[in-house]
Amino acid sequence: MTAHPQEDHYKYKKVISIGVVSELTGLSQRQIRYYEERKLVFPDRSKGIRKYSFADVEQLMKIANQREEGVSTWEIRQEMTKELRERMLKGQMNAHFRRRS
Amino acid sequence: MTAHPQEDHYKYKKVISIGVVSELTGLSQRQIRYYEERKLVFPDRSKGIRKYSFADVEQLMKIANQREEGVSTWEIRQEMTKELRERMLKGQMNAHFRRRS
DNA sequence: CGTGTAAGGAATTCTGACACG
DNA sequence: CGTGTAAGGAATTCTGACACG
Repeated sequence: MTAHPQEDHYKYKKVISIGVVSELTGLSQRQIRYYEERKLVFPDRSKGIRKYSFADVEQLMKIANQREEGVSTWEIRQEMTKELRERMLKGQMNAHFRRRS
Repeated sequence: MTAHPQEDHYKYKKVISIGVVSELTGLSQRQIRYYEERKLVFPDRSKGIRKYSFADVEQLMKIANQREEGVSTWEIRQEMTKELRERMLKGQMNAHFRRRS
């Protein structure tokens, strides 16, 4: 469908293993796995091996900043779901008012 | 320097291991390593482990197409260096004529 | 020339647990 | 709660070589 059938979106393609993610983010593998346990990141799996996207890496860096400020994983999670709700609501609005101004 | 200090260029960051590259391109690991031997791709190394970028993946897909058409690795290499020469020449021209129209 | 494969070793990743606090 | 670490195992990757052609 797109002009570049291949490009898709490099940012969202889950291809990076945890060792590289650790280097890119400065977080330990333990931390990265723990944040997954707390449902803050959602890597894909290939035979048990986690694969992350650049978007995941960005997300993890945001989490690292929040954590440094003392924000708990639970609070970060709340913030995430809240933002998700807002975005979904906005989507509903768009669907409703589209082409009706 | 950029607005998004992090984003840099996902396309050029060497973070993908050969197994994933193999899946993305449909090439065998053997083929991918051989094309490196023939100087058609240049992965980074981390403790001996090859790391590729999305740009490398694109390059490999182009190579795969050429190969299917019967183009030899040597010919592909010639084409690459030729294109490189042209791009460098263009760079020289730009440097020379910049702000002189 | 281009690619498959078996071989042995090194580096990576995984999970569940114990530790500290 | 959040993170470190040692433990044992599974999956990945690496190189050099032999094979075929």
